[in-house]
Amino acid sequence: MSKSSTVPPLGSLPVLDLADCCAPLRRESLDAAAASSLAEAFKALADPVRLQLLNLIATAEGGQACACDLVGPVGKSQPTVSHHLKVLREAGLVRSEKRGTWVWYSVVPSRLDDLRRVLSR
Amino acid sequence: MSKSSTVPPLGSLPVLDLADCCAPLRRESLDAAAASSLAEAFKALADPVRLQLLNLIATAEGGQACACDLVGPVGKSQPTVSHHLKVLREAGLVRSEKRGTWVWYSVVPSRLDDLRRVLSR
DNA sequence: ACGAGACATCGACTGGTGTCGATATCGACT
DNA sequence: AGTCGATATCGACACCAGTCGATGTCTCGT
Repeated sequence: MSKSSTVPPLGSLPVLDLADCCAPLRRESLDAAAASSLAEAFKALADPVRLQLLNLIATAEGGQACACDLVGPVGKSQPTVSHHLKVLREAGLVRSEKRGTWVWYSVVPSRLDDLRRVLSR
Repeated sequence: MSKSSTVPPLGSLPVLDLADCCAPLRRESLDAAAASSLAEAFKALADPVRLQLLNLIATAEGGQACACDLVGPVGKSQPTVSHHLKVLREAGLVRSEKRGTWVWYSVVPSRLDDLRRVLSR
């Protein structure tokens, strides 16, 4: 089937690196550069619409959701939803996969795990 | 001793409630109200200066830091630092305790744990 | 090839937020 | 009382971010 063959290399994005800033906030010291990188990651979570989108994608059937099914539930316009999905994608929190006319989104669990680790002691 | 008697009821702040929105993002569904509440919490973490302040306080001797020792390291003006500390305090992430001329800040571990739990599956 | 639908991008507006200097408040010490 | 030092608040400014209508791009049917 053509479904799996139409997968573009959208999974390999130039995402901001958490490798140098994901040390636990309550143990390691944090310089300005690392703080900026971390803040960028948290900014992606600091919006109610993006949290709803992330939640909808994470709890969707099969762990992935079509963009067309995300516009209605959040009560925002299609361009606005598209914008927020872009922010989530550039933050490395979700992945997108184009299948014909539709684009399917799925969460990147390791990314959320990284942020979660920062909050631990 | 007067140290413990000078502790004002700063621990009981009208902080936004996480009780109704701290369900794991990847399991429970998230309505608009809960998403807004959660987003407010993450907004407090979405700034490099606040992350540095939080880190300085968390890793300070005895788990608490004097405000006077926080202005220098972050490279911002005193009003700016005071503003960010207020944001952290109103988000319930830190507690403040006035001792004479100085104000001492300490983290609220349970608060960070709540946010961490949201990121888990 | 053409039209329709899904999604992204653009341009513009607007509300929010980080920043700082000036100023106010509060406590300690003389 | 008066001064000094620490912190909070205020006012103003600049910049960023969320929002939407209009438009562009791409793909699938017909």
